Amino acid sequence: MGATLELNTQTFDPDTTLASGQTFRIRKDGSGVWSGMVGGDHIVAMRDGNRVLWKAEGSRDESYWRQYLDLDRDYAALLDPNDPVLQRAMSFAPGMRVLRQDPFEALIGSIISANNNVARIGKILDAIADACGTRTDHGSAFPTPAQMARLSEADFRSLGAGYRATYLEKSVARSLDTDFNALAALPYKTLHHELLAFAGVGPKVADCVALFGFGKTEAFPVDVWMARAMRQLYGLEGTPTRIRAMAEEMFGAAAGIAQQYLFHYARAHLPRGS
DNA sequence: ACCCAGGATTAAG
DNA sequence: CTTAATCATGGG
Repeated sequence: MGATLELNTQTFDPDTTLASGQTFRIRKDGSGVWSGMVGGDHIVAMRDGNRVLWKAEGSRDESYWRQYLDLDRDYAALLDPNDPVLQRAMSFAPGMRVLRQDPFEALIGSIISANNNVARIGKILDAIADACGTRTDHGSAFPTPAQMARLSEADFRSLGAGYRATYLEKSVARSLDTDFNALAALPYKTLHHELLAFAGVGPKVADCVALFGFGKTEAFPVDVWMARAMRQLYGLEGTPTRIRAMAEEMFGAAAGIAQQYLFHYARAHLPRGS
């Protein structure tokens, strides 16, 4: 089927969206063109001035990609216009979207992301897809739970997953018995609790899966960068759990959107050591 | 050689 | 409920 979306950098900026640590199998080549696999579909994103072209080949149609890029949500209307920190973070990355990805793919990617860097996360995910995913003309589709279940802990380890290989094997096995559509129907709090039952999924990873895989905008993943951002930009103190609770009161149902803009702003402006 | 990377798990206080 | 040690691997 496939689809082509003609957008602009105000509604979708690939350079900020695709480089902001939400997804790991889409990369920019030497000429500035983004390409990669999303599920079993191959996508290309090109920018010419303020015009953006999103081209997808595969089974997903235009309505799927509109949801994937979260195009029908007005971020400015959801976030406090009187919060100067938030407004600064938003104007720093206009057109950055919070992606709505496949739940299982987001789960696996988020498990691998723990104590890891973006480049290596993508490399491991590609290796897993090449090892058990369906081959296409442009790359390997991300595997289904059943396909991934054919790999052992030793396989995951040899593919570079390191100590996360144990988590992957257990969480894939649990995924075989999981109805992801049923999980999607749960409210955020309940979903977060259910996700913690997967191996390798702690509070932060559960929030990533809830936000990027299930579209729960109340989720507020707190990693080292978000702890840094909330401390230096808002003067907050305390543990990640405490910071997450305060963010819930500050940003409400749009916490996840705020988180993505603050995360991106912090990585670009705040020093790594503090 | 040392440190870090979108942390989670386990054991112990 | 809180804190420290440990967990592979590649790149700076």
